[in-house]
Amino acid sequence: MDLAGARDARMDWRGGAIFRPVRTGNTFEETVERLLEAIKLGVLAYGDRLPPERELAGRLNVSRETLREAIRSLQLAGCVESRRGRYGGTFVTYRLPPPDPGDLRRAVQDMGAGLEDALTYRMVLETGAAEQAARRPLTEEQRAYLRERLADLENAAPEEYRQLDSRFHLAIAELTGSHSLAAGIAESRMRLNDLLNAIPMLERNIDHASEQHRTMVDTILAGDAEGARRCTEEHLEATAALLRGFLG
Amino acid sequence: MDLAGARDARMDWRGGAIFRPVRTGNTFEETVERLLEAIKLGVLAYGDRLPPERELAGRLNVSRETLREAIRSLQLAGCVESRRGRYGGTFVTYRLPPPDPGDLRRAVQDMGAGLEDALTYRMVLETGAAEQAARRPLTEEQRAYLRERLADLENAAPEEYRQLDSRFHLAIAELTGSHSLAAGIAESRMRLNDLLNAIPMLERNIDHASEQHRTMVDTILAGDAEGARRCTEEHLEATAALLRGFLG
DNA sequence: CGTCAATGGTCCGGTTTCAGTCCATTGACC
DNA sequence: GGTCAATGGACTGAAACCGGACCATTGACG
Repeated sequence: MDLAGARDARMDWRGGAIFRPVRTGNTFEETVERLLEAIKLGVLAYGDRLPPERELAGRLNVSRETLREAIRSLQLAGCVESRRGRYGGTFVTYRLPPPDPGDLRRAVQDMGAGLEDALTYRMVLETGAAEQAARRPLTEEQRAYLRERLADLENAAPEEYRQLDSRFHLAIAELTGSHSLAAGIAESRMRLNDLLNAIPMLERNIDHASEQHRTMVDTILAGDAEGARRCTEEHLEATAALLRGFLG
Repeated sequence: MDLAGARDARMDWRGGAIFRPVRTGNTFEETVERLLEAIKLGVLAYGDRLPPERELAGRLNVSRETLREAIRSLQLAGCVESRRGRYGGTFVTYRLPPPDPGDLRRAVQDMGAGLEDALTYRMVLETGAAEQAARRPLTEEQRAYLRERLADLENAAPEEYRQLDSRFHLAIAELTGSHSLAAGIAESRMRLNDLLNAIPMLERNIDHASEQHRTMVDTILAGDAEGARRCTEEHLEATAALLRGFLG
C-alpha cells in the first residue's frame, strides 16, 4: 500500500467533483430553496395552489414539520399565503421584483468562478435537451403542450416574461422524458435566475428572443435534432455573453 | 385566486421534476454512496488513501461522526481498511467483482423506467462535456493529464478496465472546468455502474472501444468540437444499445 | 531512543429532523 | 342549516446529526 503518497499529492483538483458536499445546507433551507425554485421558475404562478402539505412532504421526502417550517418562512417573506379548511391550501402570492441593473454587476461579481460553471452547465444541458426532444417521437398532447408554453410566452406581460421564459425552457426538458435532465436544468436556471432577472428587458431583445423561441419549437416538432441544438445554443449564447460582459 | 383548480389537474407530470425529493436518504446513507462513488469510479484506486477524516468531513459538509459511521460500514463490507498513527489513514481494499451476465438481465429490469432516464442523461452530459472540452484552451498539464488517463486505460488489466474507463471519462468532464458537469457525470455513471460492470468484456469490444477512446482524445486535443461530440455519441450509443437490448 | 505531529477512536450535550397523533377551520353539498 | 371530508395548525417522544473536546497509536526524524 505504498502507492498512497504517489497519488494523493494531486488530490486537490482531482477529488474536486467527487468529494463535493453531501449536504449544501440543512433540510429546512433546502426545502425553502426547492419551493422557491417552483415559484421563481414559474412552475407555480401567481395564485396557484401548492399541493397539500401531507402530499408535498411525501414527494419531497421531508417530514411535514420541516416542510411547514419552510412554508412559514415563505409566508413571512410574503411569497405565499395559507388558508384553512377544505378547499383551503397554500397559495402563491409572489411577484417578480422589477429589474435593477445595479444589482446585476454586484451579483455577477460575487458569483465569481461559479458563473462560468453555471453557464457551461446550462449550455450543455439545454442544448442536449433540445436535441433529445427533437429526436423523440412526441405525442400530440406533448406537441400541444410545447406550443402552449410558447404561446403563453409570446402573450406575456413584461413583468411575467422571465418566469414564462423559464417555464418554456423547462417544458422542452420535460419533453425528453428524462427526469434527471429536467431536474438539472431547473437547478442550473435557479442558479442564474437572480442574474437573469436583473437584466432589463429591451423591446428589441424580446423580439429577437421570441424569434429564436419559435425556431426552437419548429425544429423540435419537425424532428430536426441538429437544428434544435444549434438554435438553442445560439439563443443561450446571447445572454451568456451579456453576463460575461459584467465580469470584466 | 380561482386559477388553482384549472392548473393543478396536470400537476402530476408537471411538478414531476420540480418536486423531486430534497433528500434521497439519510446523511449516513448518502455519505456511504459518495465514498463508493469515488471507489467504484476509480477516482480512488486499490491501495489509495482517503483524505484524513477531519478534512474529508469538511469537504463533504458532514459531521465527522457521521463520516466515521459511513467508513465503518465500508470496513464491514471489506472495501477499506484503517490504520492509526501518523502516516496511517484509511485505505481502499475494494476489488471489482467479476462480471455476471445473470445479474445483468435482472439489474436492467428492476431499474425499469430509470434506465432510459439515466441513459439520456448520460448521453447529454458526456457528449456536451466532450464538446466543451474541445472548445477550451487547454494547458499543457491538462493535455498531459488526459493522455495519461488514456494510457492507463490502454495498459489496463481486464479486472481494472471498468474503473479506468470511468476514470477516463471523468477526466474529460474535469477538463471543462465545470464542477457541476463533472458531478453530474459522476452521478449518472454511478447509476449505470452496476449494469456496466455486469457486461462481460470481450476482446473485440475492448479493441473497438479503445479506438474510439483514442479518437475522442485526438479530437479534443485538436479542438475539434463537432468531432469530439460525434465520436463520443457513437461510443456511448454502443453500450446504450446493448443495455436496451435487455429490456425486451 | 525519545519526541511529537498527524491520524484514527471515543464520548457527550445540544440541535434538527422525523413519524405519528390529535385539534381547528372551512365551505360544498345534501 | 347541519354534515363531513379535506385542509392547515400544534404537540410530543424518538432518532439522527452535529460540533467539539479529549484519548490512543504510530512512525519519521532529530
